[in-house]
Amino acid sequence: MADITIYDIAKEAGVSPATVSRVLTSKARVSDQKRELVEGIIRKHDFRPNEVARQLSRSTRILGLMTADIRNPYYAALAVECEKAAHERGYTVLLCNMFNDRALEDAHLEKLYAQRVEAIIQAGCRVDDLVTDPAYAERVRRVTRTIPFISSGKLDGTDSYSVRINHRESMKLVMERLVSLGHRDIAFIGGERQVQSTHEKLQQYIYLTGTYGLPFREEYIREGDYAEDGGYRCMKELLDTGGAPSAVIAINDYSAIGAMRAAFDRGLSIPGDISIVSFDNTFLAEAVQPRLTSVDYSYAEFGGQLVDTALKVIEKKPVPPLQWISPRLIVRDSCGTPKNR
Amino acid sequence: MADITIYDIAKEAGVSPATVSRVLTSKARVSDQKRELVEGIIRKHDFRPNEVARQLSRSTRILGLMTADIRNPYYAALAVECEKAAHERGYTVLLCNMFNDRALEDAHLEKLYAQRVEAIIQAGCRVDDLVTDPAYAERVRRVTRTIPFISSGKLDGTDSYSVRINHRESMKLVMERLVSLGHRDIAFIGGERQVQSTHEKLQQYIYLTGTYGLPFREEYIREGDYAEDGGYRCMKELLDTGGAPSAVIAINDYSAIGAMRAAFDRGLSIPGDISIVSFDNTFLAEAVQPRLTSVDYSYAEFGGQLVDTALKVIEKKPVPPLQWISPRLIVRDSCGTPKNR
DNA sequence: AGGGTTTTTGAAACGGGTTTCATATATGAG
DNA sequence: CTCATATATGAAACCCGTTTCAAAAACCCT
Repeated sequence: MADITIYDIAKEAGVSPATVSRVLTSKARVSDQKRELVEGIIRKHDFRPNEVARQLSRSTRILGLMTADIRNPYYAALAVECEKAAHERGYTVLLCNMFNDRALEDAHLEKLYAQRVEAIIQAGCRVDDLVTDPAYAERVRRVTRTIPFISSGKLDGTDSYSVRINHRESMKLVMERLVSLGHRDIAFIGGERQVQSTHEKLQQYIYLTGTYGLPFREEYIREGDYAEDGGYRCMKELLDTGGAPSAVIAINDYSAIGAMRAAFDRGLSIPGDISIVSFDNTFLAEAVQPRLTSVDYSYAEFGGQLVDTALKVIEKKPVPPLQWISPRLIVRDSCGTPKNR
Repeated sequence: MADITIYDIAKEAGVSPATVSRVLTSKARVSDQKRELVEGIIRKHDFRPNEVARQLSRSTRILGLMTADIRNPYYAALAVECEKAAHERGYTVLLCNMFNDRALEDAHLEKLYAQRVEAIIQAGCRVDDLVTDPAYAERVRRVTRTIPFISSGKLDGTDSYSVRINHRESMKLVMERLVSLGHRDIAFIGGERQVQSTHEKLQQYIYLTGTYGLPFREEYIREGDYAEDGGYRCMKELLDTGGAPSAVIAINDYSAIGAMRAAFDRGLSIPGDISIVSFDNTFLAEAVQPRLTSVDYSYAEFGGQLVDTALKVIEKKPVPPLQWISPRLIVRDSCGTPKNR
């Protein structure tokens, strides 16, 4: 069990290490006789070739996956699907959490490079960092020149590929639904505005507010933090304004939960007094009471697409630089018709 | 940026590759003059030594972490803390999800071995698999003989180390609390009985029921699935029995949420009509309404302990084969005094 | 049987570092 | 100034596979 190498196997089989290697990789032809002989000895010793040594020759078959925080159910779901897709294709995923910390992100990036991962998949990024932070932009450009880089965001001016959620389409699904239920006073609880998902959803929210001829109210646009606290705070603020909305769109399930709590605190019922919709359709949407109507992105498709794209770029197959993931509205119990209609 | 090696650096500096290596590892002494020279050139080219090559010499500085499912907030929290602790000590964590699939677990185990991880940390395991599944037992024994193995469970008869949650103490904290509030009809919603956390908590539940002189009712012990559905189903069952409990202990926050939903469905209020306590204290406990009273295990301490133990075993320092993580009750809003008191 | 192909196989180079060992140089003591 | 000891450095071996290249063996055809 102690470290046994192909040299040991070769010696015992009376063949050269090259032949053992050929049996292991099963690419080149080896006579049936020797193949069986070698395979027998490999089985006998339960020999596993040292993956590190293989990685030093050929390639590493490792993908780096950078997410904001795996404790966030959205990233957990995505990471799992990426991992599954990669595993199916013989790849290992090296997971890195950035925790919204630029220095840590740098450290991880260096580590991934040093580890010679074949591609980096980055999920979650800010819309304007490439503009506001020149050092960051330079680093991203340098990395993307060296390693195939697949992002869930848009990284203009870099050699990267994007597989993006169609946030505009998502918002449209939600607004359509709410308007068709009769809502006209619809608020939006986003996250930081420089985060892409918030940025694009907000733009679309404003645009559609116009399209549907709904009243536009600046106070209906609130900035949360993608978490429960922010959702709670924003909802409180909304309820404190004169003319509280009849429906609230939350940037993700987690902040929707916060918003719900704020509503309950005021003795409001959902969806009786106020409707709530959210995005991401994590398990949280099913876990709370009432169950949340939420926009789903098919994490299996998303993760699969990210990994597929990575592998295509690695194999230098042609890939469109931008692909889209389509949203789907999952209707549950948190939306109803407005109260005073 | 393309692949540059220590040989390139050595040539440019007019020194031998060995000297460059010494500068990089900074263990052996190098004259200040050459050190600065080499460091300058390294910086100039932004050179990172190939980690794979290093791993082939020395050791890999990788820890394998096997969890059931990273989408479970409990494992996510633990994994993050392990990753932080490892990172601080210069180690990388390779995360594997077992998804309750023995074949997949095997595949991961082989991969980790092939990758020459220096230790394997296993979080979450079944109490009697070592007894009921001889093939599994043999495999675990083989692995533990080869690679330092640190488990959050108990693995008798193997060369492994355990850092364990004190489930009995946890249950005691919960029961103490409920009894002191005046509850006498207390039910327990566990998971599968062969899972260690359920097994030990259940034993303690029964024991303390006796100690406190509470009525013992077989129907008060329900088997859920650690998820929302199981909690929901079990709570329904409990409410359907004549003499529903006044308090329910759920094996984790997630199943507590299901139990809460079942109670709400029946028009019951929490904690007014029925009290609920759970274990794990994940973010879910804070996210729901009412907030859950839950037992916390300090994931930072837990993860740190697991990693510390792994590194000590790697360095062949003495380590107690069994260490305990102490629980702490976090009191929130889901428990009150019983209704008909 | 002879010559040309095709297949099988081994020797050796390679991937990119670390580490040992021996040599060269520097330092210190007497 | 010489000898002993400590320090700095390079050559080469090593880690453990993969892959190239060339030789050897097997096969096919006339």
